[in-house]
Amino acid sequence: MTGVRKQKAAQTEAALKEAARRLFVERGYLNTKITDITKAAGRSTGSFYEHFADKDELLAGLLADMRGQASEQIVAEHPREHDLTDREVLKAHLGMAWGVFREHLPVVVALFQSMVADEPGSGRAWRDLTADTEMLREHLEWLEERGHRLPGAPGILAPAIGAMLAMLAYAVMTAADGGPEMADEEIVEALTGLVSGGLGAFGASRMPG
Amino acid sequence: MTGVRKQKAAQTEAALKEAARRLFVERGYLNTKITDITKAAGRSTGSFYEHFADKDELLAGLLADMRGQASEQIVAEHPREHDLTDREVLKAHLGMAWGVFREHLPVVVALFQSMVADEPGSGRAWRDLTADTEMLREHLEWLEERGHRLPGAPGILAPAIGAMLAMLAYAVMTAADGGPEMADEEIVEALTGLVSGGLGAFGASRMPG
DNA sequence: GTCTATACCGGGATAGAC
DNA sequence: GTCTATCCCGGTATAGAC
Repeated sequence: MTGVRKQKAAQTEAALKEAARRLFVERGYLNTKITDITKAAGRSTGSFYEHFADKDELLAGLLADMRGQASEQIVAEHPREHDLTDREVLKAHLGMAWGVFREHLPVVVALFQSMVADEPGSGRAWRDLTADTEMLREHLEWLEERGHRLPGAPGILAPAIGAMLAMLAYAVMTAADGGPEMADEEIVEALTGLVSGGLGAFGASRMPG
Repeated sequence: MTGVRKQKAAQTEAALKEAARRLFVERGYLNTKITDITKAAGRSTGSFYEHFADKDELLAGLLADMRGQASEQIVAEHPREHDLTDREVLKAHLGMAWGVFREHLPVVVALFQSMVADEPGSGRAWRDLTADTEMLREHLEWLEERGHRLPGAPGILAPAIGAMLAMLAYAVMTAADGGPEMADEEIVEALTGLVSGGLGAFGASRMPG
């Protein structure tokens, strides 16, 4: 039976992925060479190409793993009601996003680097950002339809909030030391306050004149 | 006199910088090779090294140019009062930052890519982010000392706002087309509303229970 | 200072034995 | 499927003529 072979192959693939995850956090996606990965995994260079066409495909694999893992828990926990003007609901959302970043840091780092390294002319940053915050945008639109007054168009607020979350998480989680001496909980709390105030309190006219 | 030589050299250096600026926006800093720059500038490869040790040094030069230009106008326009709870003051600040990003896009793109491409383990992202938002942090601390209640520590709010601004600007300004069909003014207005509400309205307890 | 030519090397990718 | 050995190219950086 070929089961043994398959198993061994699966082991190698897993080893490569595992090594990649580790290296992506330490050195980053861009600076990690394929040979670094194979070396760290204790395999040969040639073996890599039996499993992945290139580094991008490996990343895609990691991403798929993450989605498979994360989507379950998210769907399970995801509240049906989405009144983001409710401070606690908002905080739950932000906290969940932050937690996913934290848990899948290798993939997050890799994706972030890969996105930014792309040709600016490709417009990929904007595309990714809007795609990843689509759900948030819809929630905001829903609020608007219900008569809630937002400080701006959902089409810009959602990407803005997503940008803040992603960039800040990247910075905080890769801060070797000397980062914010602050627990994740505190950070999420602060962000919640910032966003919550902006989204919710807009009716209270602070307009001059 | 050697003035003629010097002048020619200065011309070459300027040409290289100018070409670099153009290419950085189109292809990005990382994807632009030294040979691309010299080619675009109509100079030879070897000539490059007469002016810069490497690509990093060229970027440092561009950055210096930008600072020299920007600091004047900023200092000139910078209001002495910094009550960021005043919506218009806040908007002026955000608008100014956005304008600098827009005007010096090549340098901004290059710095951003360079920052993100660094080894995550270096912690550079957090270091840069805190350094670039130091002034904002001080303003927030000043507010706090005066008894104003913020939604979180200035040490995290300032980087958070900076992260939002930087990442969003990068995404928006490199969005080939299909970006937000929105003028800069509208974007700044929306961001102002978002941040202003968060910073200012916190007293109004929206706490549950 | 600027050019042409080239040395040099890192690293992606493949060939072919096992 | 995995290995070793190698090809090969892009791109940095330098040498030396002008």
